[in-house]
This record gives sequence, structure tokens and C-alpha cells, in this order.
Amino acid sequence: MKTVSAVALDATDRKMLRALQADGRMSNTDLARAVALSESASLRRLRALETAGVISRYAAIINERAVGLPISVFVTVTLSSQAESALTAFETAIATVPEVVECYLMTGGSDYLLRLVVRDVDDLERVHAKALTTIPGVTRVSSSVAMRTVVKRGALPV
Amino acid sequence: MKTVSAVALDATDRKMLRALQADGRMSNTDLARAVALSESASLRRLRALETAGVISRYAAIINERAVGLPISVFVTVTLSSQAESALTAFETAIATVPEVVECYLMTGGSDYLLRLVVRDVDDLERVHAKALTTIPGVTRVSSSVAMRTVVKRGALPV
DNA sequence: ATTGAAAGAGACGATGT
DNA sequence: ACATCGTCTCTTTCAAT
Repeated sequence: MKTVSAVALDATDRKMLRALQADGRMSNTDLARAVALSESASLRRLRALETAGVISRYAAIINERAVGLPISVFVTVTLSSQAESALTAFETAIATVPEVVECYLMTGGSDYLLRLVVRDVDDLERVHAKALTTIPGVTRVSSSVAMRTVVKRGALPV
Repeated sequence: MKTVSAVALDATDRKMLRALQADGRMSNTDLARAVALSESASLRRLRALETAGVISRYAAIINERAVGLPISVFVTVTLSSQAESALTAFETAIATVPEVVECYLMTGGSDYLLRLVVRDVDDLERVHAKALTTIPGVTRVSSSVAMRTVVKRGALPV
């Protein structure tokens, strides 16, 4: 696992990142125009941002409702042990559950916060029973369902 | 606001969505090869997915640490009124706070769950004081900080 | 209705000035 | 920063299944 430390970004870099968060398939020609640089200078900066790991990847953003996964559920998981080995074991296990789209280790103990996307409540129950409670060391699992997504994957304020 | 209802997807569509979530800048030539179609058939399907709103956009995925926003904070906000007008007012106000990258209305009351990205704890305090508690109708605000992100913006299980 | 092949236009990447 | 040039990619058209 490579840790990426903070990188110095100037105003032009930030403009590029904002443009590419809004349209990740923008051509370099358009990007250069958007940040008022020549195409070669724009491409050089873009490659530098990619190489430095500032841009980790490009992705198509999928409409969750359109693909039949309209329900987001936030799940809090407590482990019985907070030893690093127990945390790693949990994280390895949870990475194999496709419905888990986000997973954070929270401060103050051994609590994880997960976001799942599911088809319906039966699907939630299935994932809960088959994938979450069966992981060794999982002590408590509590879920709350999102009714409405107000901001979905907003861009970072760069 | 346009609501996108679920769309029928076949196995090839799903393969395309998986490929494009992993690499949103993949060329149509490569995409066609990945799903075993001709370029023209691949491109036609891709445009259909875009037009139907299954793919909402393409985005560069930014490394939060690399741009100096290493801290994710989950904030629960309770409103004093659960009237639809109060909810809408809150959602309009929260949309103007750049640090808020996700916002969900949770079932069972008038609680919102937000994810903020901030530079450090001073930055969190500033956003908390200047942007969150000043929104009319906000009654309770409680924060918890993520120590570690295990799965960052995982792909949807399509 | 969906696919495949082909051809022109445009973008990309590399190089040199 | 600009110009150039070969290559790759996108897009449309048309025929086939």
C-alpha cells in the first residue's frame, strides 16, 4: 500500500482538478482551453497529477437507482477486539462484500461505519445475515437507512 | 429534478459498467474488446447508457490526502422541524458548503448524515461554526471523525 | 432490432524548434 | 509555447444477420 502525502498545487492545478471532477472524459484540448494553457503544457501538468497520485483514477459514475440499487444503508459494526490483527481481518473480509461501497474506521474504539447499496430490504437482510454477522469478531451491527440522497458523491473542494 | 427509474440491463451492459467504473477513460476500442463487441455496437450501447442516465457522468477520482484534505468527518444534523419546507431549506443551504461531499436524509425523523472532508481539526471547527450551526432550524450537530478509510468510493455491484 | 465493417474527421503523443 | 506528423480513437454510414 502506497501512502501519498500532500502535494503542492497551484491555482492552475486546482482548476484542472475541478474541471476533471466535473467531466473526467474531457479532452486535453478542452482542458487546455478551460485552464488557459497550451495543449502541451496542459498535458504535461495532467500527466504529472496522475503520476503523483493526485488523480488516482477515472471512473464512470453510475446512477444507483437506474441499476436497481436504490437503497443506501449505513451500518455501524463493533468488533470484540481492537487489536490491529483483528482490524485487518475485518477489513479483509469486508472488502469481499460487493454491496459495501464505503468503509471507515472511526476514532474512539473499534467501530466501523459502512455504506451499503442494496436492491430492497430483503437484500439488506440477506447481506446482513450472510455477510456481516458471519465475520469473526463482529459483536454489534446496527443499520440505518437513507431515505434520500441530497448530495451524491460531490466533488472535493480543491 | 429528473427521477431516473430502473433500466433493464443485460450481461453485456453490466460488463461495460464494471469496466467503466474501473477506468472511466477507457477508449471505446478497448471497451469493445473487453465486452467482445464491435466498436460500433459498443459505442451505441455506451451512448444508450449515457442517454438513459445509467451513467450520470465521468469523473476524475482525487486522492483526498494528496490534495491536503485527509480527514473525513461524519456529522449528524437534527432539525427542529420535519416539514418538507424545512428539509428543502436545509438541503439548499448545505449544498453551498463545499466541504460537504455527501448528504443523506435518514429514515425515522429529521436527521441528516453528512460526510465532510477537511484539512485538519481547525478546519473542522471553522466549518462547524460558520457553516453548519448557522443554518436556520438546525438543532443538534454531532461529529465523529474517521481514522482510516478502508474502501474509498467502491464500485457499485452491477 | 442489433450487429459489423469501413472511411473521414478529429484528438493524441512524440519530437524538434 | 508552437508546429508537425504518424497513430489511435471517435463517429457516421451502410450493409448483413
